[in-house]
Amino acid sequence: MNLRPEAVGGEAYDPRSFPPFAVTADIVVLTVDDVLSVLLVERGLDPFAGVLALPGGFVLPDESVADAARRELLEETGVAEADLDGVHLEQLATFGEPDRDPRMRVVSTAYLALSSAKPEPTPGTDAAGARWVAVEEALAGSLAFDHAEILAAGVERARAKLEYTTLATSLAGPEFTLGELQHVYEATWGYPLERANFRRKVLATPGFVAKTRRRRVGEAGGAPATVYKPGGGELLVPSMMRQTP
Amino acid sequence: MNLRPEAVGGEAYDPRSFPPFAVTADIVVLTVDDVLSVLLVERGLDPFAGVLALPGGFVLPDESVADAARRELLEETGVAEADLDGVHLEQLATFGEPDRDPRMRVVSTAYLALSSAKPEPTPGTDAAGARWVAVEEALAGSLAFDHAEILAAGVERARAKLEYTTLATSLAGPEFTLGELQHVYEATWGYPLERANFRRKVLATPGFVAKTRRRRVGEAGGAPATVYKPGGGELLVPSMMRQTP
DNA sequence: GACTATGTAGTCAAACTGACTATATAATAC
DNA sequence: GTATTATATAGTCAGTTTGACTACATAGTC
Repeated sequence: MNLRPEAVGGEAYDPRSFPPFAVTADIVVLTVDDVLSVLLVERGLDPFAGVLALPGGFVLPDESVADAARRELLEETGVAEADLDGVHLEQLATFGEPDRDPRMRVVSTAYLALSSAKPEPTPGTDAAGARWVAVEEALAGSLAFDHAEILAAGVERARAKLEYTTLATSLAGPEFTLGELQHVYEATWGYPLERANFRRKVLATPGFVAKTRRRRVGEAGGAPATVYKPGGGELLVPSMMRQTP
Repeated sequence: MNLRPEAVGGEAYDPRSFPPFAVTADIVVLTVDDVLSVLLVERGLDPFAGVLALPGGFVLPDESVADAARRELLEETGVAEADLDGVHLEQLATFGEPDRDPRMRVVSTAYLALSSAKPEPTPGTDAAGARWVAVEEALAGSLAFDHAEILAAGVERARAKLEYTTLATSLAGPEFTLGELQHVYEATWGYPLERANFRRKVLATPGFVAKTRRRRVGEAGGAPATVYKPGGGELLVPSMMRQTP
């Protein structure tokens, strides 16, 4: 048996004797409703029975880790396959402490998903115990395993990426008003932005948003807002500025 | 046997029946000598016998993935344990395509290391076949497995982080002159910077560098340069500006 | 008619950048 | 001891961007 680390680097080894790990994909699904929220599932069994956890599960023998994350997203959130286009999914980080799962050695690769929709987790699937929880609340309470740490990493990634990418449009939906886009920033970053400056910046940044011909009336009165859609660009240059307190 | 993905999310499962994976830690060790360079090892066995690969190896049953990366760094690069403080090590990404290793299912978590020293890989260890290769050259040739993709990700991460962090000081060494620091940027980004503007920016950014009392004479003449050390800060606000073509 | 959200169009000082120039200093190369 | 070189210091200057405002018209709901 050869467990020496240089085995893969070029040394001889017995392929049947590698240290076996379970590999899972966990997903931080974020959306902005009123506040920034995350999709959590309630665990049915020990350890952490009844405790909230991130959705996730085993990577299957013949699928990539990224495919496992996509599959979990479909199965546990009720996002229709057709809608998956509009959902941004990216790898976040891998968590591999030896004792992170008390039962066995599990390495988890976490993914970050940004969804504009907030679909009710579909009953009938295994996500029956799933629900949306405000991020602030989820981080204040306690989550199973090291999922609080994973969630914190996902939230920080999302906050950072709103600065220099157009990802806010993924959270705002296939179509949105500038007011809604601003709300995405305010809910994610946690502080208000100047309306006039925000509009000036967004409209002056090429590829951020594109105007449609439609307008939409709000719920609380006010003039009808122009409806925008994502402008096709990925990066924001220069970036949106974020306070760093 | 329960391989259904929701098993970890809260469903019943048989702990002995998870799909077994090998987990490895591969490291992109970068340094700036004359040009940006990466530490590669020559593989001894098939597949890819004689081909260059990133150093790396199995994660052991009782160590974290991060610890495995640190251990590989010590074993394969000859970085003394005492010097490890000055080496920046961060997780890069995880690569988990089912066919990335033809022999078996291997998930690899890649790490990025930035070193100021360029130690000769110590003979006697398994890193006898290790050597420094210019990044441009390494990416132009072919590497084992998906290591070209991993290397590209590491280089892009390093380039990006020089923009908004003080990490260039990790590449420049525990002590450095401003000329050396500028060379780190130029070698990493691949284009020359304006000397006067670079100095103005670096010296005006709080926490970037700190002056020492010493001066150092260069090799090709010129007045002795003031020796600087890292200034203690981590983030650069505002960032250094990078050309994007 | 009051209230509200949008759309448009500013102002203004402050900060920062990129692209330069100029000059003095102090070392090595020959 | 002169040429060459790298550093140190100190500018200029136009252009861009930001943050913090103000002002006012528009067109909806309550």
